[in-house]
Amino acid sequence: MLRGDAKVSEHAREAVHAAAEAISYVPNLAARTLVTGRSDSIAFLVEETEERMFADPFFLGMLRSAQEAVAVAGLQLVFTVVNRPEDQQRFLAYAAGGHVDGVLLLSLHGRDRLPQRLEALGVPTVLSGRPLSGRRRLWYVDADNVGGGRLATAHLLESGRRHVATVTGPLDMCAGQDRLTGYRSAVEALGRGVDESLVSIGDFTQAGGHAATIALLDRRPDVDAIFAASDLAAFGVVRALRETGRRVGEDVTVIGFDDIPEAADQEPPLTTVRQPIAALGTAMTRLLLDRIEGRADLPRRTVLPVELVRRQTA
Amino acid sequence: MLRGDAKVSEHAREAVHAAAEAISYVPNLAARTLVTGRSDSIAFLVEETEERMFADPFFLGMLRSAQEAVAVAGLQLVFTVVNRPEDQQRFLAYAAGGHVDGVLLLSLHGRDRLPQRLEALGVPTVLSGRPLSGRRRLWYVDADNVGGGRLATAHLLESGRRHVATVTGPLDMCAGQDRLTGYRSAVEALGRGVDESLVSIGDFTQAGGHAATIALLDRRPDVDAIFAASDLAAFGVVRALRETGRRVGEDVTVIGFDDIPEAADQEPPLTTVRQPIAALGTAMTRLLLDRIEGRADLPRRTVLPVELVRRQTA
DNA sequence: ATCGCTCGTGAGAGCGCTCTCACAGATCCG
DNA sequence: CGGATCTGTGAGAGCGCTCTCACGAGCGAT
Repeated sequence: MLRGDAKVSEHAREAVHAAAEAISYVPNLAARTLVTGRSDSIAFLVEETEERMFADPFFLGMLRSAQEAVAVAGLQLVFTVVNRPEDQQRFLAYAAGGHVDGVLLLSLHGRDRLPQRLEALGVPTVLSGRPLSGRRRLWYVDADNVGGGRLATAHLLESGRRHVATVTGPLDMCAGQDRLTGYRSAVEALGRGVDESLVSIGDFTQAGGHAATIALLDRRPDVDAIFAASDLAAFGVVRALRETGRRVGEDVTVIGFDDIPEAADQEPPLTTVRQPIAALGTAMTRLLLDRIEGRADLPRRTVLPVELVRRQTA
Repeated sequence: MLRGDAKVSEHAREAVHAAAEAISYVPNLAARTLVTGRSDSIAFLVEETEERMFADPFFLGMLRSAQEAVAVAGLQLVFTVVNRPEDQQRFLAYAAGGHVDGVLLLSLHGRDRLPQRLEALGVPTVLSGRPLSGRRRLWYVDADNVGGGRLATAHLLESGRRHVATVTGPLDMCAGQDRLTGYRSAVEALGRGVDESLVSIGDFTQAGGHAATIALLDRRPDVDAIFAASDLAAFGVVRALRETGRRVGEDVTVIGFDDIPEAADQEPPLTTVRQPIAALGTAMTRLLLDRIEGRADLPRRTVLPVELVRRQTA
């Protein structure tokens, strides 16, 4: 009744509140949860190592905006990073047991069926990034990765570069695949076929970008432009380029993806494809909240636009 | 009974598990919480703006280690950042209502009585950093801030610097005060009084460190060494020094505090006092978990040692 | 004055789990 | 072989809330 129903008279409500105050009464939320089925918490789940979660500003940006959006809705965020299968199992029990009302799932790999299992257990789930499998039945918000890859590659091509390579993300993630698809599409739009020796597999990390570039350069010393599938990878690309005596932005131009805050602080400042990280986090959270409210006519997919921000590396 | 009591026979347990599996039964955790009083969650609460929480690697490091430590104990972390009073109120209701078994509280300011209120409501709380008030009754883990401030200042003094200044942290936080105390103590150990024109108030941030240095230099153009109360502040100090035409590490030597990962990547690499961030987070979490278990003879205060890591700015 | 209506209030069931307690059956002792 | 002890099992209370339902008071209409 402390919930503040409409049906109680004014003075009764006040009396009760005063009394509650006096004995410093605090409602037991577990009891409430038991009957209402609502826990007023949602989970923010990242399927990565702690290392990557905390090294990549993308995840941090998503966490930040999700936390903010959840707070304005008056709920709390349960933050979990799962690496090992037993972590996933434990989380599943926690979520299925009703400790959270829904889950925000980041960085789904390969054919992991976690979202399907969560939904089957009645826990609404919203993904960050288009899933590789089950696209029809899952809910997600994503940036326009194909468009972004195309945008970056086209810019490189149009500026007169002849051997435009790409350092990809992990291919077991849709974002990695899509950005590569964008690259291919831009190259093919010129009527050429894609030269596979120009695509080098990375994993979104700086170290991965570095290694992929070294391998690429070994194979194709003549590359004069590189589209890196993430900013972090681009940092690794730049380092590799320097180490092999190339001038970044001159001998080889570079474009990254994400526009994390560090991109502008680089020397030289990184040209990159900006994806609206905060907007992505907010959109995911709002969608999940709406689903929890049971609102109808919600779109299963939301794709946010990206834009090229020109700085000095291309 | 699915909890796995000792008192049930082997085959009965198996039968039940098989049946549970068959109908995909999932225990309702809210019901369990209602009777046991345990929610298997603990809160990680930061009293800062989102901006600072996500800009300062110290907080991120604490979050990371707390998340890891909580996961190995099989619990979940509720991550909250509170700025406004209503956030605090909302969190209080959430915690007092039994949705968390304890709270890890970071960045307590001034005489905020949140920890006392939490404890009064029966929610065990462990602080990061010695509280300004109620030290006797609160539980906390902290780094040796006084010792660190002394270490840095003494090093500057011993290397022959004549006008050793300090850019402090916020003085409404114990860490800010303590590091300043360490500075004073090192200066006084030489038999001199502290020249107050050499202490400039900052706030642990880069912008604050920059502003404090500009003001300091304006007052005392002759400073030849600065102890900054945080690495982020030290970055601001370095920038201000450069902007005013001084050579860092030569005209003016600089020592920071924290040893965040970025410190080593600076140009030149920052000499700093390392505090064991991961160990701090782990110690807090373990202490809280032990308190929740009701273990006795736990120390109310834990102070971890710091060390000077010499790089190139001093 | 009587009837029917609305509005506010109080009682009580039920959410799904854990834990205690009592009992039935098995085991052991003298 | 009877009684005492032990082990495993089942029944039932109770955790603290929300929600429904029935009832009593107050009101306007007849």
